[in-house]
Amino acid sequence: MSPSRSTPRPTIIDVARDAGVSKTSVSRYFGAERTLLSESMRSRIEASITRLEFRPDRIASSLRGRKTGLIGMLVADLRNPYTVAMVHGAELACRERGYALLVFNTDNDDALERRHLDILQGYSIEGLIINTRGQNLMPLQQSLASGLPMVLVDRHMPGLECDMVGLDNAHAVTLALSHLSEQGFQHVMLVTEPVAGISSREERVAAFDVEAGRLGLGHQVLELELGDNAERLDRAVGAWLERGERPQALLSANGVVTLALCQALSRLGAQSFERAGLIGIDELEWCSLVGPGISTIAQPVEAIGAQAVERLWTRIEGATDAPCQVVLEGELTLRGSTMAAVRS
Amino acid sequence: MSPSRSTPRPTIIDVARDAGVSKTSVSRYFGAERTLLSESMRSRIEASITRLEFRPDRIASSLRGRKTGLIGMLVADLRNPYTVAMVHGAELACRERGYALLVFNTDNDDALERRHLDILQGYSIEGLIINTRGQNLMPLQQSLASGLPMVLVDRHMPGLECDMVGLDNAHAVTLALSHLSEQGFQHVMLVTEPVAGISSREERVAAFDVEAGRLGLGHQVLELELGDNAERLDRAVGAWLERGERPQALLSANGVVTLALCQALSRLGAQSFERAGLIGIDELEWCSLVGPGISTIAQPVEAIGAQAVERLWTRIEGATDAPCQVVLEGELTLRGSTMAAVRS
DNA sequence: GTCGTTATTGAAACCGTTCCCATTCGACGT
DNA sequence: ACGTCGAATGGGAACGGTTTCAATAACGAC
Repeated sequence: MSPSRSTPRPTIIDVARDAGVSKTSVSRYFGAERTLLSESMRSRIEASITRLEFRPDRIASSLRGRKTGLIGMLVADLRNPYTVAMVHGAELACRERGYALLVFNTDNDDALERRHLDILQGYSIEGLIINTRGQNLMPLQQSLASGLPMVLVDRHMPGLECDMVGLDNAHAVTLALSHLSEQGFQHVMLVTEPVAGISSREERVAAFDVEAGRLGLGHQVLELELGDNAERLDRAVGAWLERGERPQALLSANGVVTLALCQALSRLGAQSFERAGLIGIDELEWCSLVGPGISTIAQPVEAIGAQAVERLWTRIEGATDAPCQVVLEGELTLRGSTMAAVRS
Repeated sequence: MSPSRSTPRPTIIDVARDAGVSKTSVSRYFGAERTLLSESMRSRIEASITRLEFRPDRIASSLRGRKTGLIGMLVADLRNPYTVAMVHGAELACRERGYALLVFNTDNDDALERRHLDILQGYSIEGLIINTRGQNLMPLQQSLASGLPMVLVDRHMPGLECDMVGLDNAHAVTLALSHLSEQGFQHVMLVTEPVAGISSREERVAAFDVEAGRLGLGHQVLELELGDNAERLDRAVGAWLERGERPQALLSANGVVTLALCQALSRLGAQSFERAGLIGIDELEWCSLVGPGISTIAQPVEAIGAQAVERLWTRIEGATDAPCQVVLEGELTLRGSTMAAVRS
């Protein structure tokens, strides 16, 4: 019935027998105690290992003492390019440190998040990277309390005191607004998904209000659920365009919004890109292709993922200092969508 | 030194003691033998489990007998949207079947692929999904021979006789070409990354030649490495445009090429999209935004990922029939870039 | 020649769970 | 009353490693 693997792969005991030594010595061949082994013993073991093609079973070895080498990652939306880039950065860093990434996608489903969390615990992960909405505070708090190293990405959650890695939101917004101001735009609108207590969105909105005020720009915030109700976005953006407070520009709070905005502008007519400037947080591969080219503030996404693993690693190694925040700066890329505002 | 988890999480023995039963019975509480337990026993165990917040250790349970519940996935390029969507589909299917996905990104590095393969073996994965260039045939053959269920995605590798899931390439190309023909295009060029023995690319090129011939279209193939030498692409596409064999259209062999082509056309001048039609295999979120909107043949990417897991699952369950090929059909989305070829 | 020390090595316990097998007990057939 | 059987339960080996601790060998020092 079962596929019956031809040769049940060799164990440490097979190697020991083949080399004529004890399994303890073979075990020592890997790991730190290796230095204890004599030269002759080491070479005999090595020979047997290559002859039998032995690979230690990480699962078995994790049972007693040694660690699993697994790091869990909980993301809300794998299809978001931001998420993907972060996962990629994290994976790279894991590779560097000898860990493997166990990625779970919650698809923004809170119940699923809880379930995934359970599963991850079941695999005895050594650390956890979290990038979700954070509606499941309690189980996370428990994990944290039980000593599981954790790091938040992009946003922090009140009540969950652990390391956090993310963008310097105030700096990013300031970068965008001062660029717009320099280019002569006088009225700006920030478009964001519902803030809903998500810290990174809060920070962007707050910085927007402060900085736009400081620069003397007319400003307002459009907060909108980006489900499949494209109509409402069209109406809102259309109305704002009609107000005719030129020169005007849109600031998109993240990549998902930028996509939605471009679609809306495109639906509102080909000349929409000439009626308003546009700059978005998050760099996307197609930004240079749409309209006059969309200016962006690129998040250092890969670095964020990598830093998350790095934070985790220091915790795993035993660091117990107070939770720290790693804040990385975005980078401005200029394109046609924010060029000098002749759009009068 | 170490973070010293406050309470070392409860084991099956703790539960047994708490409930006043044997650990065997607790073990039975999970798993198939559960039906053996009497009603009273079951409820007592359940009470203890919830009281102690016990979660079975999957790692330990995999050691003796039961499976790890891990499925490995080797992808060449995580940043490719095609890959991401596939991973997402696979992850969904895994969730359905109670598996967890261990994703490794090789970044098109063959040495890395070998290393990752080793690591995956170390975790005793129950199945392996492969989407890489396939330069590492030997280790893969060994894994397959040792009984590890495997499934290839997007392409097959000669010499590796296992299940495969992918696009119906001939159908996709036919769909694109007959659409172009209907719209009045008479000269077509297929742009592809180097074929290099990759089966899906071979099939697309072959189908292109056959079908374009059958439809009586002037046709040629441009095979180009898409590194950072954008110049060469610009020159090649530019030269083709200059030939002036109108009405003409480009067929992009996949999403990465589509992006490169759009960038090239954009560099060649804003009116390029009016001088040639364009249709690409792979649907991308920005296709409706660029130029007149790019027509595409969407691959059923999520379904491909899901089917891959499904194939694996039947193998894990013991199916031993001959390797099978699952071929899924693409879907045409019409946009401005291929609308009636007045481009004379 | 005896003793202490250090450098190697191995035996056995252990990690948390599953599985094989033995045991108990009541019901049932004769 | 006795043997048989099935259902329910528990005891202990096993899984493939790591780790603790004891044992042995080699080597100077006294």
